[in-house]
Amino acid sequence: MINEAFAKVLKRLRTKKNLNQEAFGFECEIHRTYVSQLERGLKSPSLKTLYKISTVLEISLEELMRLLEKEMKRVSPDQL
Amino acid sequence: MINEAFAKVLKRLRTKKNLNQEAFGFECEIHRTYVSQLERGLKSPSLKTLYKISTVLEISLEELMRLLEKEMKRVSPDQL
DNA sequence: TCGTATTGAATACTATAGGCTGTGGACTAA
DNA sequence: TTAGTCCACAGCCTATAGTATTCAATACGA
Repeated sequence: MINEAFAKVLKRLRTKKNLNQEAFGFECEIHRTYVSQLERGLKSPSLKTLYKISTVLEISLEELMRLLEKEMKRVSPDQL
Repeated sequence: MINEAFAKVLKRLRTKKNLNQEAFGFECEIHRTYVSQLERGLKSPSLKTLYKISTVLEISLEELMRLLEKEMKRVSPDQL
């Protein structure tokens, strides 16, 4: 579902920034173990957290959601 | 902050759909009083909830975030 | 082989998302 | 007035987001 797709997008964007989970968490002001949980699709971040993440990734929320929805379609390209 | 901006966008889009809070909440499978809290900027919805909401509004998450960020700029047009 | 960096994973905890019930106010119509 | 609709708001509850700590596994370089 949506958490799994977000997990993949987050991991891809984070590594592209050359930040490990701990450094990324520090920048976002979220705990490193929580970053790990997000990247394993275990948690569903709040809007506030999404905003912090998008800021550190230097990308808009709009763009982040675009990538997320693209990832979701890749997994289950239903309902056309 | 971001919750207040989301509140305004949500209320605008919901009323445009001619749904009251109770009917909208029913469609989204979220409680009517929680819709009220969202529209007053008191809570920060999770990604799962945002997804449900965008589905009922018949708009993509990307578009929803676009409107949200537009609303945020309207309130505080800083950092250009 | 040893040390260190990175992450997965489990557990327990705290903060907040989200649900449920009810009250009351503002508004409209009959 | 009275009834109906819509919503703000409060209180309390449960579910889950997010924190903190710890240990294990892996990879890599000295």
